[in-house]
Amino acid sequence: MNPLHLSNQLCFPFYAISKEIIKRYRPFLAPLNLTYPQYLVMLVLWEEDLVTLKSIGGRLQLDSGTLTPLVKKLIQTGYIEKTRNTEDERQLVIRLTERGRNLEEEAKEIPARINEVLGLNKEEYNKYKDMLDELAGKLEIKREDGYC
Amino acid sequence: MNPLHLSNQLCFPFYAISKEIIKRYRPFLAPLNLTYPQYLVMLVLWEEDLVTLKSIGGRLQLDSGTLTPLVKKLIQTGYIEKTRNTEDERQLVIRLTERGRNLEEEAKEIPARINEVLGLNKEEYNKYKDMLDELAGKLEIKREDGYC
DNA sequence: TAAAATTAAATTGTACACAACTTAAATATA
DNA sequence: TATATTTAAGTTGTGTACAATTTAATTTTA
Repeated sequence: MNPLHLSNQLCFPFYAISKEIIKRYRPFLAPLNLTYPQYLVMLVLWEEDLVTLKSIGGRLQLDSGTLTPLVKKLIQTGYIEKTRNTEDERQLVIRLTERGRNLEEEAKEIPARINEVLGLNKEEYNKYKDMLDELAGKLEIKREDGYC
Repeated sequence: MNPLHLSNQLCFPFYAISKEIIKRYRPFLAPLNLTYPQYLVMLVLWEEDLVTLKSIGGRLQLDSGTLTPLVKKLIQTGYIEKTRNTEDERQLVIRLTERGRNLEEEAKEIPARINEVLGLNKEEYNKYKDMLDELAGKLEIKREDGYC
């Protein structure tokens, strides 16, 4: 067994599957003018409006170098607004616009569509999901609110 | 159960875990002047020297838009060379340089080091690996030579 | 409380990813 | 065999990722 053989790598399938799934999101996200990372930010905001950039970064594992331009794009698209926390002017507070809030209704069907495209039944979905959550736990992926 | 909740997404853990593992490769790859995608190209070449760009792309799921600049970088670093296939001038043939071949010896220890950093025992490693290969199969991730 | 340390965003620079398109070579077909 | 089609790389443009640094606000501490 050659450890340097591509087929013996653990990371490569993560890398390949991640890219593949993101590609399959595109047909559903493009009509909403969203990329996959932008969609993730919107998921966070639909769960909890009025969050700091830092908090979004904590949940999605993205730093300000990635989020600053991404947030700028979402503001241009018209889905979010930014203000500063008056208590602590260092903090950027992100909130949904009316359009951003309304978008949730349109996005509601995406998870079901993606499951169709992936062709996994509920059992398979749960099996993979549980294993991923377990591994994320083992890797101690830092998260703010128990998300992984 | 809210399907739009971040914790109910199947793709997000793939995306997060993939990024996390790649980050953990960095301390081992940086001394070799390699990024993770560059390392993947070297893995392909250590398995089989003299391969076309197309073939590398098939195995790694990367297109010419990604590989052309990446190959340029590896040439600058001195690990590979490119020539054209005289039978078919469209095809770029990539080969290792002496330095690129010698690098394999240095890289041999990386998989073991990564396993240490990930903190997974052989059982866990195999469990995750099998499941990933299974899912890659279900998603019909196109590969050229049975790699996934 | 003034200086030092910490923190949150923003900025800079490098390196992917990939869609869409272009170019040139090879193959297929009318 | 000339034209059409296909194919492999390369190019262009947009959008992440992230390390490293900078800036400004807040907190700690001497």
